[in-house]
Amino acid sequence: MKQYDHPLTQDLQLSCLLYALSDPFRLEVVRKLALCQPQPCAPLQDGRPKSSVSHHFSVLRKAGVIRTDVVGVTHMNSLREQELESRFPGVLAAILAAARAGDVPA
Amino acid sequence: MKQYDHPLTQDLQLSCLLYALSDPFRLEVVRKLALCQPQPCAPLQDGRPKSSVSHHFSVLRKAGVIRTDVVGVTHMNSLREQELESRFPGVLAAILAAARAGDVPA
DNA sequence: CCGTTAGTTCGACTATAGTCGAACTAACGG
DNA sequence: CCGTTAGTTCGACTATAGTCGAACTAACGG
Repeated sequence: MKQYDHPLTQDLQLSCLLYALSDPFRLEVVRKLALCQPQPCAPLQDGRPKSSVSHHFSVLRKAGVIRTDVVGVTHMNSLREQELESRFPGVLAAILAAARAGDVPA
Repeated sequence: MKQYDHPLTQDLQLSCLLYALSDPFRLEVVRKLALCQPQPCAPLQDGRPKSSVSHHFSVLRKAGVIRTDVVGVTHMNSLREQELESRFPGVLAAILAAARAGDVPA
């Protein structure tokens, strides 16, 4: 059961975090993850091909935004909220709040 | 005395803001601007050619991060702090705090 | 074992962003 | 007016990011 490498909290870069969150699709993934964790990739695909989705999860993983745990055949993703909070206090929380507020209510 | 167009506060996009701040040079400019406003472009150039610097200021301007006022021959830049705070509460403040903390002390 | 599920990796393509020199521009100073 | 200052615009280049189909992989279910 191969697992993923995740960068150490102390090695996270603010600019990489902001970059990872600056893509609307990734921001949306993060917003949805915040509502329900952990969650596999599949329900977050939003109609995109798996290879694209996989790429975006990889960006989020490398920026330290999410952790991915392999559980059987599914890959469970969760936000590294506490770690991000300790490294960049308030940043993720404020961005999540703004993302929620900017939500277009259907 | 031609002035610049600045996007309206209500039209600002979170992803554009994060994108604008995800470039290390631009983040540095914003960090320095926060310490001393308003400020012309020149002291923030950091050895780069003027055309590159101008490009980055333009990105920050279009994302709504800075306002540029033409005063005589210099262009005075300031952060749109209150507007960003009302649109995306806490976001810029948290990012600035993290940027300050991440400063490499010389 | 074999099929299925869930996701990754590869490779080719496209589009966009950043870089920088050169020419330009707008306002001031004398 | 003419030079200077401060920055913009243009254009060409390079590099990187995102997209997606195709082939692959790892674990489970029966």
